[in-house]
Amino acid sequence: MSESVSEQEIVRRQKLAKLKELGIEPYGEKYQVTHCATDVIGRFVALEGQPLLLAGRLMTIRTHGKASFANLQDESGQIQIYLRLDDLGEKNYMIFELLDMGDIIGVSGEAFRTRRGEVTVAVKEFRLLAKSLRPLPEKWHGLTSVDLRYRQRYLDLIVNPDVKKVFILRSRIVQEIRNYLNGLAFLEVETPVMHTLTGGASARPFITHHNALEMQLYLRIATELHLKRLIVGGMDKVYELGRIFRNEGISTRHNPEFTSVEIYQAQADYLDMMILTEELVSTVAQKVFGTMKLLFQGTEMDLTPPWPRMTMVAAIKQFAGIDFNEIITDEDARSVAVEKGLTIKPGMLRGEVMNEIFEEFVENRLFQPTFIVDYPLEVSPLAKRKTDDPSMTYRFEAFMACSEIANAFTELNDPLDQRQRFEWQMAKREAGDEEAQMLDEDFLHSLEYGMPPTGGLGIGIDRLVMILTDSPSIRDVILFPTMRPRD
RNA sequence: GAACCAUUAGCUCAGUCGGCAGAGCACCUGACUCUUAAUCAGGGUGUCGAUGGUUCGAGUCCAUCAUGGCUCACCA
Repeated sequence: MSESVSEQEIVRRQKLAKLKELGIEPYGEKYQVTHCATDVIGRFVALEGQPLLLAGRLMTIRTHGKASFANLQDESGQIQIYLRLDDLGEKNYMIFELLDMGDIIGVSGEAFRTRRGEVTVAVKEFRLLAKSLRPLPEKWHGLTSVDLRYRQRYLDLIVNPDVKKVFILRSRIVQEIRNYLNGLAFLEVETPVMHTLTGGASARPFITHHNALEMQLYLRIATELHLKRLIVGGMDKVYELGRIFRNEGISTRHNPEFTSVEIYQAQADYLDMMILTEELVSTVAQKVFGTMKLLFQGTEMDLTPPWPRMTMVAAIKQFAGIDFNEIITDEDARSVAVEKGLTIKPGMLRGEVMNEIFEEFVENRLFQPTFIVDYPLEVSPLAKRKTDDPSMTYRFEAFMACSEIANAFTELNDPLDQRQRFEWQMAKREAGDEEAQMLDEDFLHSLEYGMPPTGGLGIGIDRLVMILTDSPSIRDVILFPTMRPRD
């Protein structure tokens, strides 16, 4: 933010000084409001002629000599106010003339209808609650600079009313997710954000340092391993809704810190998690939007359960024309991928290649809610192997609007198998894969006491909110997205 | 991390072939007691993102850098 003061800011500071000279406190005490703007408009018939107290920000001012109209904006919306010299007296009217757009005032008066029919508050008294020293963005176009909108979200919220709607919806979506899970007797818990090692997902972490312990700490990239420890401890239905951090690029679908909800249920499997996913998402949509059919970027999406299920192998066969039932070796898999034009790292395993092909050719075809089930072992280090095919796992991901919104599996509860999977991950780490997971000895230790059969599910809240609110960028659903600081 | 686009007044944006820095809103001065993008009469308030270069002369052309957007890569 620049230190320089524009001419307009100088004028406002002069007005501030003048108000003080007149004995006006420019940053007043709280104003005891009785109504909000939309209240007065919506209940005009009942409220006409009643004393009303409102407070808000002056958004427009239209002076006509000895009378003025202005628009007052509070949290509910805007209402027109009308101030006359005859009603206010000369001194107060002069004080009003020292106000600017953006100032926050409290008004008391009565509602009436203008000749043009607009519900308006005829102000008898007003009080300055906060003087605004900077001009607001322009009133027709508002604030459109995407950069400034994110950096100065408060301005965005003041002048672009639709922005607030999205964040109200976000809040309600999160609230309904909690309601739904609490209703099923899931217990909301909080686990550490700072980890001594990273796991539960494949991602590079943020690193920080604890002075007293003189140790390196990582910001969590997932909540999974702690929640499963709770399952070991006998907390049979738990969830955590919170922020996780991944040290990766920024895009319209990625922010370095984002919100996930992870849900774990003992004596459940991935099939139960599938039902939970479709019921949760469709119920939330029904409660928040009153429908399970939503538009996303112009196309209708039907969230009504049950959602279609398709194995990854079948999906690849359908959309990429490759039949992985006939591809046995890693080498064959790699050459098929190369034929399809993919760049494949040397030494990639069959399952990893399969996942690459899926992401390249299938993901962007999954607009309607769809479950893709049975993921290869190689890309699922925490999921249980299928008994009839140990190269695959009991895992699914849910897709909506061509975006992955949920990832779930029957949790691997065999400590020996889990140790081996970690060892594979560590080998990948040593081979230079910074996203590979670290061996979590303490987690293995807990598994060795015995973890019941468990279903686990993770949902990306930001992605889900994006899709449900028809927002094209993740930054539209994060109040303060990560930005490089400006000098 | 790579390509492309953008950066000019408080905000939204024009700026032609390289020749005095522009508009609307906002702001300032004045008029106006039912306006609502109020109106009317005046007033331009600027480090043209930064630094170099080419040129008699650069907002404009070139190079580098910065920031943002977008597409891709990575990922969720």
